[in-house]
Amino acid sequence: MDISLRKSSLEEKSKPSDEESCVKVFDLHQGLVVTNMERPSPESESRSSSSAKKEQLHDQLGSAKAEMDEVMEENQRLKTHLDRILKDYRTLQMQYRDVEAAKSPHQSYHDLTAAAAADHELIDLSLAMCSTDKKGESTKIRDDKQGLPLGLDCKFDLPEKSPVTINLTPENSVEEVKEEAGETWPNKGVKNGRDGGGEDEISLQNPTKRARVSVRVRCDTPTMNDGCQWRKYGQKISKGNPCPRAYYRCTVAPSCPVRKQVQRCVEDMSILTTTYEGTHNHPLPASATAMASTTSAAASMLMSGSSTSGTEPSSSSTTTANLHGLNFYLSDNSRAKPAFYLPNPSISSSPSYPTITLDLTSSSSSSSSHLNRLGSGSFVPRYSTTNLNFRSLESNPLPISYNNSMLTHGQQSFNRNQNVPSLSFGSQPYETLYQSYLQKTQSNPNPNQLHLGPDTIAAATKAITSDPSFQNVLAAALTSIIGGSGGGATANHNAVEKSSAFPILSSFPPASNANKCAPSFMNKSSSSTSSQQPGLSLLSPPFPFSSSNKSKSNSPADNRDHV
DNA sequence: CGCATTTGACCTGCGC
DNA sequence: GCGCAGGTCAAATGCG
Repeated sequence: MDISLRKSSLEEKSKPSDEESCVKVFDLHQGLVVTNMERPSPESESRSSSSAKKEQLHDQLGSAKAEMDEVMEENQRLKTHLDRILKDYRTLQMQYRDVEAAKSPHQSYHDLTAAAAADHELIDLSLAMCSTDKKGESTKIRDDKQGLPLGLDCKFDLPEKSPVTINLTPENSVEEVKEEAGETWPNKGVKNGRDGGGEDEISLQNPTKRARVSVRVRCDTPTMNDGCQWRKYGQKISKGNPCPRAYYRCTVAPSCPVRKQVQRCVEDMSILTTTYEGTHNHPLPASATAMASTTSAAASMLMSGSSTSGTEPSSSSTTTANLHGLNFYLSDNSRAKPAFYLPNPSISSSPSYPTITLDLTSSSSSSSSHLNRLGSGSFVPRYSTTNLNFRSLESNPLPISYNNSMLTHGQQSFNRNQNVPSLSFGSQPYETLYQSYLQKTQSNPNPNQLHLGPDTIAAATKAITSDPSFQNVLAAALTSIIGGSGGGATANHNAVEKSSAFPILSSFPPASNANKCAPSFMNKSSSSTSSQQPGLSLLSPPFPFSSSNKSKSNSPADNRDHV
């Protein structure tokens, strides 16, 4: 992994003082090749100075080689580690299935998951293998009924090749396929007689659950950058929130089904809630990719939660788990009305879809406040909703896909002035990782030369151990780097392409204007509307956030959500 | 003039 | 069956 990352570093180090005297070529696969191109000294160059130089070069070569070996060893270790993790995961998965089979001899695992999905049963994902977060305990509010401890979400299959495959119920499978095909998101039946598009018809015919991902961000600006281009097509005042809800549609591709809703939180106007739905059927800008990965992971968790196991119907339940610092909050109220907390009731007022909420606003307290409000009955969605609380240092959300985004955006520079949310990776908070990254990049001007230290790796390992999505992200990243040919642009490209293997659902809109809210990792480069990378082939949805508070308060420009 | 936003009307699903 | 609420459409409007 580090080979490509460090390559340039080595080149740098070994650069001879006399640039013209020697050219070194590093070949990742064949080792180090040095071509000495010493120019014949015209006259006065003494033999002694020449040999001294040679000696110096030899030393440099030696150290470089040693470092290279070190790096290769490290790569090997990482590979091994990843393999082990995957292996463990599969083992756990098998064990779980065995347990399930033992419990219900007449029901297959598949049947169980399908039944669970049908009943919207509560599932205790018990991702708490990782209990490094103290909040884990406190957040585990109630796990009434038959929460079924799954350990790791069994819904995720770890395919040999494609990073993410979700073991969906028949229902969801269809849905996924549909999404991949780029069909419209909702099938809520919003179909006006005037324009009955084929998409809608199809959607209506398959009224299946479609995951939505909500992101709460503290943002003072009207919109939040998520990397995509959006066009506002409607605005409406929703019940329970004086702030109008704005409806946006992805305009990157004419047929893109992805849509988003943006609305301010009534309780805290500084909080912007964006809900994404659908999957992009076109390549995404790098910045959107990062967001997409995050939402994908979140959606994956959600979908897994709603369709995974559980054998006995429970009227309602709420489960929380700690995912290495992430407060994973899953609740289900499909039938009964128990309370159900949603950060922004109004936004999630469309209970027709399973919704997962990424709370990037701030404070661990937010999580507790959320929990405290459970039971208040403020909102009762029909499908399960999941909250992920990311402690954030400030207003910039930064998704799960931290590593991925770093890798993906190799060449682009992080905005180091941005505050970074504190998503925790194991015991290592997000900031730590970010700092680590900054240190690396600062010490080395080439962002591609990212080198994760042992601590970081350990933290990442923990993270991926507890969530298949993380595994996928990391796997993709590792694969892209290890397998890549190295080299900035190429490596970067590879990383992005690999990430296309990411799932399902993710949506992130981009941020075009620097002053718009956007995850820090997205603030890399400028604001170009055309930051789209032609080579990218991601089927991930967007995650935009833009909001128009009041019907007319915002100028059109403000509402424009260019990438 | 073209494009994006605004905004009222319309459609659909759901609960009573 | 009716009313409510969410979501979408499309004509009108505004801006660059």
